[in-house]
Parts: sequence; structure tokens; C-alpha cells
Amino acid sequence: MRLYNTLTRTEEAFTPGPGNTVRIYTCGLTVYARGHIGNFRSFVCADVLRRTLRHLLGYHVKQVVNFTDVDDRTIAGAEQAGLPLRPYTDQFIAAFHEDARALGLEAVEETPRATDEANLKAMADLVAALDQKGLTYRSDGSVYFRIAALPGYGRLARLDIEGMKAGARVDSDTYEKENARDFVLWKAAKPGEPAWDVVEPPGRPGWHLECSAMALRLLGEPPIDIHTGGVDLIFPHHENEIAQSEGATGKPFSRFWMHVEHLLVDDQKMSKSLGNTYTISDVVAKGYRPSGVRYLLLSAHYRKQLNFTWAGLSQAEQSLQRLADCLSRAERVIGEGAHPEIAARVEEAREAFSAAMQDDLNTAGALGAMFELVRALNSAIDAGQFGRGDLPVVRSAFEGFDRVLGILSLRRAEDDEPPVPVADIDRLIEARHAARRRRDFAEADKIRDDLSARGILLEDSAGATRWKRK
RNA sequence: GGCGCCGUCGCCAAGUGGUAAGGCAGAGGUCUGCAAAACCUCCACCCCCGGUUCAAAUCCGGGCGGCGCCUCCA
Repeated sequence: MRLYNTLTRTEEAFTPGPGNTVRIYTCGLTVYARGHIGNFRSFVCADVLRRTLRHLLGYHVKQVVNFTDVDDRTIAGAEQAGLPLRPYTDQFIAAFHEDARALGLEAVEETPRATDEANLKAMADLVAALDQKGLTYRSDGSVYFRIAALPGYGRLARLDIEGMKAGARVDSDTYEKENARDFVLWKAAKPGEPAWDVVEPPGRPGWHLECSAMALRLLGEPPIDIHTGGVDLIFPHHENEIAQSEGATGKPFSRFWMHVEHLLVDDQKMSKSLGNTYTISDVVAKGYRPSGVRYLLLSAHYRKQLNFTWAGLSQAEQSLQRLADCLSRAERVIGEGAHPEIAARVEEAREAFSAAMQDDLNTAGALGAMFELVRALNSAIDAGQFGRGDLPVVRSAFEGFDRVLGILSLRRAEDDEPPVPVADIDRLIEARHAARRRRDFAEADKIRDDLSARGILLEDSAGATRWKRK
């Protein structure tokens, strides 16, 4: 497939590593709050990358998604909540898993957290290696990375180090550093804050250190194949990960860097500091569905900013319903036989879908291919040119699409938990039938309206009445 | 100030040199007790101005507008 690489700022042909395995590191959440749907945009896109590699291309994937469970915000949050760091961050990790399930993210192979003992040990080893290469210095109890000692620093972000000195904003603790751009590997322990003595002097990890250490520990020999994250991580986070990893190992850190553009709200970045965030539970509380969010996130290319609106989410749910309806309609066809044109049309859609996904994960194009097939299938059903013999090939195609996009199965799972008990729905449909038989349409319409108000839509057809969730 | 991305129908969104996919919404029609769903029909010359080319939404130059990064950030 073709994949855009931030390192080269071009689309490149992607090939897997040895054993047809793709090793991916995805920068995860800092667990001081519940992740918002902007955060989840990058996870959903990484999920689609993963699914494409596995289910469309047949590669093996080993993916690490980390939790940053120690930093200024988690420490401050824990203190405010009167909890130790672990239990405090545990609750947001649990919330992440809940939201990830709601959004249909495939389980990844590893979800390490920074304060796991093995990871702290790996960080200490990394610092030691950097010490040995002369890439560190200590100042006021902290360990810093000396970027002047590493040629090539700034390559990912395309920084002009010389040109940046004038007028650049500087950290508040710059005076402790040799160079304003140097970054902290290991932070000095402060009274009352968590500290570990794996590094001398004792303290806690700097933000960037954990990702390098965990990636190298869990994914093995660099370079890893793909590193993913939001565009806001390009600098300084990913630049510094590269500096640490390549400084320590002398080898390239990652072959590909994939960066997901921001989700916007009112044309501004959705971020906790701006206070314009929505979480999955906010979305559900407003009566929308996680499957709609997933669809919405996939309806635009991952390298383009996407402006979140409630109207947009409604449109996404409508669109997704059209896809779901087509499949359930096909499954209800009772006519016998199979039609070669159907198989041919399905094959055409599969090819278009696959080509779009392999073209730098063009999910919008892939959805377009699905909708074109939907229209063709609906027309064939209307014309009586679709039989039960056509169903297997159609079902298999939709399953193939959905293994990659993960939207239909998600919606179906939601449908299986309707807001009104199924027994009640069935009873009301039966009552409405009786009303219709005696041509009491007022009563029939009342039942339908009542159910509609409770989130259940009724559709009459020749034989029977079907219900579905709104 | 430096770097980068983007501007396609009312809304969302593909397409990046060969004459504008798709979805939502809307209009008319078929079907229906009425709806819903579905189908059919209709609905854009791509921010502006120059240039290159037989040919540009697509390439180049200049504007205008929006966003992001340069500080914590998916």
C-alpha cells in the first residue's frame, strides 16, 4: 500500500518487516481525564491502519498503545482527588477501554503504562545508554538531552535550529539548560511527588522518554515499522523520541511516521485546554451513537482537519443507516437464484474499496465504493434481479469492508440493545397489527408514534412489520 | 516572526493534468391506509487574478480567507 510518511513528506510504498509483520507504536492518552473524541480520532485512524494491514493485506501486526500515567497533570489531578497516582489514573484507563470498545477499536497487543516497573527499568537503561554516548547532562537534579551533540535533530519537524533561536518562546526553566531546545529526560524529584530511584538522581520520567523506552522494549530491534500519533506530536514529542532512540541505539527509530490531523470544533482545535471537548459519554447522553462517531471520523481523510458538528454527526448516522439497511434488506430477499451481474458488481466494488484503502487510507473513497454498490444492489432487489443465491457473495463483501472500517458490526451491536425491550416492541407490533386489520388506523399510528418517541422506528412491508433503532 | 496544511453543490466529502465519485438535506414521481424504506428524475465548471499546456479543480506565480505547529496537547 501507499502511505504518507511525515519523515519524507511524501507518500511512499509501504512494505512489512520480516515475517510479514508490521510493528506499530501509537502514542496513547495521558490519563488525567477521559479522552475526548479528538483524541479518539487518532486512535480510530490508527485502528483503521491496523485493520487494513491485517485484514486487507494479510500482514501480522504487533501494536503498542501506551498510557502516560505520570506527568504534571496526572500528579496534580491525583493530589487534588486525594488519591495515589495509580488508582487515580486507573479510572481513566478504564474509561479509555470502555470508549475504545464503544468505538470498535480492535484490541492491540500491548497497552503499557509508563510507571510499570519494566518500563521504568527500560527508561533507566535508555538514559544510561545516552549517558555513555555523551548526549546527556545533569542540572539541578534533572537529566537533560543535549541536542547540539546529535546531528540531524529537527529532521522530522523540519526545524531550522539556527533560525529558531531568535524570537522563539522559551521554557520557564531555560536557565537550567545549556540550550533552550534541550529537553528533559528525567525530572528532578520534588517533595511530595512520586519518584523512582532507577535513575541517578531519583526522580520521574520526562514525557518523551517513556515512548522511546517502551517502543524499543516491546517492539524490539529498531527501526520499528510505523509510529503514529496526532499532528501536534510531531514537535517536540516525536522529534525528541527520535533523538533519544537514535542517540542511544545509533539506528533509525521508525521507518514511517503517520500523523493524524486535528478534529476541530467551531473551526478550532478540540482540546482540553480550550475547553471545547466532547467525550463518547457526552455524545451518548445527547442521544447519538458511537457508531456514528466512528463513521464521521472515517468520512474524511485522516490527514485533513475535520470540523465536528452535531449536524455532521446526524448526517453520519443517516449515511451509516443506509449502508446497514441495504445489507439487512438483502438478507430478507426470498426469491431464489443467483445472478452473475451481482457477483461482477460486487467484485468491482471490492476492487475500488481495496484500491482506495491502499491509497494512503482513503476511507472516504472506500465509503464511496460501498455506496455505489448499495445503490446497485437496491436497484437489483427492486427489479427482482437479486436472489438468495446472491447473498453469500454480498455478505462476504460487506464483511470484508467492515473488517477494515468496523462500522456496520458496531452499529449492529448497538441495535441489539434497543432502548425499548424487544418483548415490548413485539407486543406493540402485534397490537398494531390487530388495529390495522380492523382498519383502526388512528390507533395503529398512535402505537407507531409512541414507539418512535422512544427511539424505535417501524417499517411496514408486504409480509410483516420490522422495527429498528433510530 | 518562522514552518506547515487547507479552501470542491445548502451541509459533509473523494478526485491532484483529460473535461466534477459518494453521502446528508431538498424538489418531482413510483410504491403505501398513511408513513418509513427503496427506486427513478432533477440539483456544482471546483475562493479570486494571472501564467504554463492541445487540455487545469488538479501544475506555477500573486492575492484573499481559514486552521495548525513553533509551549502542555491525539
